[in-house]
Amino acid sequence: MTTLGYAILGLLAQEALSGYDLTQRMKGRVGNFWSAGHSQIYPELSRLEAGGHVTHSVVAQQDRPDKKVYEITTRGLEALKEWVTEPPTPRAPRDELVLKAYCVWLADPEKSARLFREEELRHEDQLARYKKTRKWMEGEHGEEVVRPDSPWFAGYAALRRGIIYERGYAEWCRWVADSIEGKLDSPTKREKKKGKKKSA
Amino acid sequence: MTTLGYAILGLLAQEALSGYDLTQRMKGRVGNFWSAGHSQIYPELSRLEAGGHVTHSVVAQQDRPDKKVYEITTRGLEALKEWVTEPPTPRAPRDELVLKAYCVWLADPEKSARLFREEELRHEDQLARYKKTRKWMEGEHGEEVVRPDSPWFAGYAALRRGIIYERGYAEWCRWVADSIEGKLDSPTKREKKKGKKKSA
DNA sequence: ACCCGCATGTAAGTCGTTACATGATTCT
DNA sequence: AGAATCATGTAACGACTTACATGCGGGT
Repeated sequence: MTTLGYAILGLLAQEALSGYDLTQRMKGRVGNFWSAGHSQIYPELSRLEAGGHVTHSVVAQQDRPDKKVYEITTRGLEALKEWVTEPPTPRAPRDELVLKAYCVWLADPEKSARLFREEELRHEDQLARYKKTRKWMEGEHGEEVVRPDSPWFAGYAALRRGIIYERGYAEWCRWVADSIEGKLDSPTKREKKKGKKKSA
Repeated sequence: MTTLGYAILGLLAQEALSGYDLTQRMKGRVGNFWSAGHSQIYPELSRLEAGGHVTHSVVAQQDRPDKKVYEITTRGLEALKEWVTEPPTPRAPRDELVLKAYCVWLADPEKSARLFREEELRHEDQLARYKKTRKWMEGEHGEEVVRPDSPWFAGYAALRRGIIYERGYAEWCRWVADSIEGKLDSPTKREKKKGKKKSA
């Protein structure tokens, strides 16, 4: 089984969905840490069905095309439960911007400062969106959000990862941009002053 | 040109290296945000040479097999400089552990708490290693580290991203594990108490 | 008439991992 | 003699992206 397969099972464990629905989910909430296009999802659903992890039933609609609604099977649920607590194989995260940072000494300071400034904004925007969702979750589902056996807790936990990630990313971009623009104290200077610090 | 191509050019911009050397670099410092095996590197070097971005010369060694040492060309350096300040195409980060967190409501609390506890340690270990490197860099290359046109600054910047990333990751793992073990206040409780807070 | 959203698929191509394959030299 | 490090490649496979392909129904 592939990770994508478990991602799909994880969604179907909460509710029955069509391939199209799954594609939408992969662009939204879940897509923030695992995304996939429909061209990957449809074949994967076939494989999952062949393995007995899901079943589908055709649902007719009057004002829209028919759809295949997929449900998770007992076997699928068992496989998913086992997978959840197994340690993931550690994979080095790939980040193109960090790679660019690694080469930034070659570049024009103005252009590179602008780049990191823009990225800072992008991640602060995403952070703001996440925070809004968190507020909403805490308001609408305050009780479920703290119960580890609730799907709301799980979604809340994933959301918190997003918040921490984006906060850290924005902070780093800001530091890089500030450094290029010469707005920060050097570590050696800091040691001598021991005053209030601007950087993390 | 692929991102891997630029990663290689980025390394060659600092010093001439063989395919083998590049492979070692991709496991070490650079490998923390962009990794590749030798089976990817050798063909990519051929492509870079075909495109006129690098050249190689065979260097004979007495106590070891001969090697091909690659140098970046003017053309390669220009391409690299252009690439550095171009905004990267935003790609959703893929994280299997977050996906597992999203399904954690199905799992046995003891097992899942253990999983997140272990991951917390892994990331704290990595964080400690990064911090040690940072200390060393600040001590040995304190002057270069603050100059945006120095390769040391670039390496230092990449390192700082690693530190922020691992710190955030460990913090999140700790929060998830604590939550599963019921060690934390809920957001609703927090609102009523307004006392000292345990969570971020 | 045309575009958009719903709905489902296939095909081609790229990127990356794992495995296969070879050969020199040094250390134990 | 065998293992480890240095050194360079190819082949097979799997995962992911982008493009191709089709069809209905509703809105402008």
